Amino acid sequence: MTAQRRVVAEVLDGDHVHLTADEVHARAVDKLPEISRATVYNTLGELVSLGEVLEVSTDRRAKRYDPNAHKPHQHLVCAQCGAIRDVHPAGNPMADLPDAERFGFVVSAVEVTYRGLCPACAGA
Amino acid sequence: MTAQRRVVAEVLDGDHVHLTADEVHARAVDKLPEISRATVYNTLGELVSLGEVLEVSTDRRAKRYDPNAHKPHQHLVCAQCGAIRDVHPAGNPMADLPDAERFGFVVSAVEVTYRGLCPACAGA
DNA sequence: ATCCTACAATGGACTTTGTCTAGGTCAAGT
DNA sequence: ACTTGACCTAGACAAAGTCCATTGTAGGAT
Repeated sequence: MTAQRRVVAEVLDGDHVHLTADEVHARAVDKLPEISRATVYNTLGELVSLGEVLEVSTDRRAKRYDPNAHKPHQHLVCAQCGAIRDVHPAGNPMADLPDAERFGFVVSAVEVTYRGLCPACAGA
Repeated sequence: MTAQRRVVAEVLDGDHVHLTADEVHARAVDKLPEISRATVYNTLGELVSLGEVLEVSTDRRAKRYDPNAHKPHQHLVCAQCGAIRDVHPAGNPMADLPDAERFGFVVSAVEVTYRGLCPACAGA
């Protein structure tokens, strides 16, 4: 545990936090000015490998990092501004995929992304 | 309808086709050597706008284009080799998101991605 | 206390994917 | 034949992420 890693972990803390790597870097720099982009990427990669943080790719833009890895949830994304909310749908989509539709794959996860417009973008 | 657009449409034909823009370009070049990358991108963009082709972003790598736009389906993705299969799960994930979990969003679409290992990668 | 070694961090170059722009070509209409 | 406009082309550009050689650092060995 180095100062750099601690800072990255601190930045990624809280609910409904979905920062891009660059945003994480910008905030980390505020706390530790000499931290480099590569270190932020490395540390985020390690956190993802450890299962402490989830990677979320909702569009072609930058990956986002979600510290809320321990409570299963899905995402609701604004098609216009990119805002993300964590949501907790009912049902179990995993159970909806019959064996006949698995084509021999070992299925280990399912991701559900709801797309639409957030209140601000829908109103405008 | 120009020669270039016809070639792109021809390349994107068939079931379980999920090519990247570059792959589309490579195959288009086989049929029409002078076709440019920009034209492929433009044409794919138009096909997506017309609703003839779906854009699929399963990872941080290139977008893939799915000509099977008229039958609703979801995707099963190999975490290792990136292979994609179309699947047709039961249930309606849209109905699983209660109003209380919509946070005022106007939700218009839902995407489900099953992740796992394909038979080849799981066996190895 | 000093040196060694392993690991981590740094900065910058590089790659990949996609977009943009300036110019060229071609067909249709006048 | 000239103009117009849509389409295409090549290449420059941009964003996001990765890689690599070098530098720094912390802990153990001497």
